[in-house]
Amino acid sequence: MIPIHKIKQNQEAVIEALTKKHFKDISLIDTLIEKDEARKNVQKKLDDVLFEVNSISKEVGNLFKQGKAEEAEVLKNKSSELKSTTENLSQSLKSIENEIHDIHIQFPNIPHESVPKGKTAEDNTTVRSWGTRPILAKNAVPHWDLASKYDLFDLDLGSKLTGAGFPVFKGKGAKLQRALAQFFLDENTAAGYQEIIPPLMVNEASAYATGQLPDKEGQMYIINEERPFYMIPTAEVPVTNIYRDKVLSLQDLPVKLTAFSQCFRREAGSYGKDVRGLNRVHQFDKVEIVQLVNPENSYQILEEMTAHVEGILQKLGLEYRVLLLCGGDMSFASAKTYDLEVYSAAQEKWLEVSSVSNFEDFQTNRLKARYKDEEGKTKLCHSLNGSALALPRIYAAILENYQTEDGIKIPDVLVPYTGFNKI
RNA sequence: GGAGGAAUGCCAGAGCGGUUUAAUGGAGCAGUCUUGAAAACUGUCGUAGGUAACACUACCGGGGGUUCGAAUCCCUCUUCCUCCGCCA
Repeated sequence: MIPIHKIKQNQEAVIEALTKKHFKDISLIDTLIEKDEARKNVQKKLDDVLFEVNSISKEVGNLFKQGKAEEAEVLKNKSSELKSTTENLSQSLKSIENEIHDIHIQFPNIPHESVPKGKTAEDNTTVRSWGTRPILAKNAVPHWDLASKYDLFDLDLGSKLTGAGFPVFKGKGAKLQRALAQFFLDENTAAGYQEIIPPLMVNEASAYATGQLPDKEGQMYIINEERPFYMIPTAEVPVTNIYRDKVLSLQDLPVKLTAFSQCFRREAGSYGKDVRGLNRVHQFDKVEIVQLVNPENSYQILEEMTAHVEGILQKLGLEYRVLLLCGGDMSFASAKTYDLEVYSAAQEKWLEVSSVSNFEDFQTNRLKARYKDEEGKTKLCHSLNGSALALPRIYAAILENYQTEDGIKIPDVLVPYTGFNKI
């Protein structure tokens, strides 16, 4: 959520920024500000009445001590009469706070000034690209065919065990998957990220704090016992929530965390050739990087994180491009996002393998992840995250781009992890 | 799964119905002293709402209740600890 004081202070700028994100109902900003004024009013009235109640109570205590029971009784009655007033006021306070919250939560984050205007993926700008396209043999095939040919993973088998979109990895195919995860984690920890193994299910509070709830519950699998648990759609959820309700000191920043986890996404409504093979599945592996930082340098860190992910892609020798997402294509919570796409040579298309975002204080405002600045004032951290990296599409790209007439070559950096250099 | 105990500020820890606007240590921060450090001493030291600044209000694991008044009493949920059972 955008902190309310920010909205109030820069109304016009906020309106302009939200327009860039194609937010439909700008008038909600006025409503929000009006309601907030009303909230203050009610709050003030309530506080005044409570002050009176407190004063009377103190006085009653004194009178009893002095043995003046009669006078005390009079005051007691007076205080009792105030009760309905406080009840009414706190009720209207509560309802107005709820209204404010319902409006507030609809605002997407304000895009950074460097974010281009635009509506769809067409309007994203390519910032840079790297690498060369492999020249494949005439009979080169997409990864799902390679998977059957070399028995690397099996989606039909997954359907039997669970349902569509739950791949079963086998043999060298499984080993390659594990090798990738291991390689990514090693790269990340070498860059100073602390490794976390998080729970794969989270509670409501966590899902809310990182923004999956209340709007995106359709994305998640929900385990419903007495209380709901949510299967994580990304390790970002548990990992970022580590710092929910925390106040850090300046020297704790930046906090750099990395986590490998399975991710579960319902992806309701997706179909067609975009979802073939590993392009889009319900359970997949991902290594995530998360940072909580001093707001002063969050944009510098966004660049660093992007460069870090690029470094990994370079080591794997995969051709990629970096896209700066336009206002219309970026996520609700992001202020600036780079997408990294690798070229999948047999499918002849770009596959998104990482998305690195600066959320500024949008997410930490919900999390209440804060730090003390030089003057000892408590302020919101900025949060960033990115995939480093999502496995399925990297896996697909490696199979496709490294296929040869007589097998699939394993990129050199992975050989220490796989123990073989060819499938 | 059963039986008990507990949850208080950054940490430790008192308070168990009315000068508690949460005692007292420790840590942290600022200062005095010192060549510097340590020790000692002095001050400061939660979060949020609110105000021009004060005032004021809320918060003692979460939610609800009793009362003029709740950290304190009651109900409920959660978490942790000890013991028993089961178990990779």
